[in-house]
Amino acid sequence: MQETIPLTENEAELVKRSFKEVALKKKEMLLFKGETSSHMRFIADGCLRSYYMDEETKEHIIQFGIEGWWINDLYSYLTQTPARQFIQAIDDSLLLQIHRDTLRRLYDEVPAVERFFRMKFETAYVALQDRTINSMSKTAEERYVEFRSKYRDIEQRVPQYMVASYLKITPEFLSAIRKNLS
Amino acid sequence: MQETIPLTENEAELVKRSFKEVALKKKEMLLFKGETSSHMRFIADGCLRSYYMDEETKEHIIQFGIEGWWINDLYSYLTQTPARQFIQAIDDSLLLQIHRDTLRRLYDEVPAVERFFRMKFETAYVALQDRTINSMSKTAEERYVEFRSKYRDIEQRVPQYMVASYLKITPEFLSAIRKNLS
DNA sequence: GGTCGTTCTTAAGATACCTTAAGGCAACCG
DNA sequence: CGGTTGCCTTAAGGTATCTTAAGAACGACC
Repeated sequence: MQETIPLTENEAELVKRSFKEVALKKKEMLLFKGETSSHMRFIADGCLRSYYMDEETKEHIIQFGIEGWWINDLYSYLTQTPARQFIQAIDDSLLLQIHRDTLRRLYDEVPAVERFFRMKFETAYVALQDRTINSMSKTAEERYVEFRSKYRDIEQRVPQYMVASYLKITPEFLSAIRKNLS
Repeated sequence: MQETIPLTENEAELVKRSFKEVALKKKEMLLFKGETSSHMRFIADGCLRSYYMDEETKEHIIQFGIEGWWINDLYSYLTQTPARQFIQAIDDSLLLQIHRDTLRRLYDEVPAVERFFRMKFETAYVALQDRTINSMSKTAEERYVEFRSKYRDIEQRVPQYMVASYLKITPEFLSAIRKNLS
């Protein structure tokens, strides 16, 4: 965080004490649909995914997250309504999380933190828009090629059917694309 | 803005003076691809659209905006790189815009403004995610029905081929869907 | 009041992607 | 060690949506 915004030593200490560690085993759930998300969560180590179910049957992956990313059901967190997403660890993972109320207090005590999160949301918005535009105007093959070049590290850590889900195609079709490419 | 965050009279005055009015005629362009966006823009009156071109030929509408909404190529604004989107008035419109540098100064002078924009981006993110999830997991017909119930006012103000573009389908197919529905 | 651009519709043929079903292979588990 | 489970592939047939091309409707302008 100090890389983005300047903090005094005091402030840095205050920020640090506001976050709590959470460890997760592979396949462990961090958030279930229906629960209300009360924490902003930073991934210190590991790999997770957030997804939702349509008609209670098929999974659609919204986001992967690895070290250095944030992951959450922001809709639930911001509106304090039951989550529509699930969040699950793909590998053993370590998170740093801060409670909503704590963060609110921190906004008042350390304005730089509010700036930090404003900027976080700005870039998150832009990244999401980028992904939206991309996935809507490109073919599945183009999306896969782009995913692969952008997130090679993730591709190697998650099963292929999850990549397919992230790209909004079936595993079968991704398999066909891969065959076609090589 | 005072509806969201409390401002002193002084602050309100300062904020008010920071915004400039811009009037646009129907079909007039507000932002061209390649220009760099330097303003946050609030729609006081009228109707606009932002869109991008793929392979320099087909238009894809990203967003409509009417009174009370904000509209911009945020990617360009935030990264200060050439816009990839166009913004155009659909009807005669009136905007209130604030320059990036002015807004930055305002963030320091009036912290409540920074809070306002943090919250703006939070809700913008959530709304965009909602749209993304929706448009990816629903059929064209479902998307149209939802658009219609959510934005009846917009549907009545823009030509049908723009609605089709927003829904990521061809005008021909939207026509077929409408026939099918009635 | 006619002509002209703009928008919407119709229909035939094409394509991207899905569904279902089956089999293979590697990893784990008793 | 053999069985089970999880993951990936292959292939046949199906569906949603697109492309192209043409014409109809409608308002705008001379």
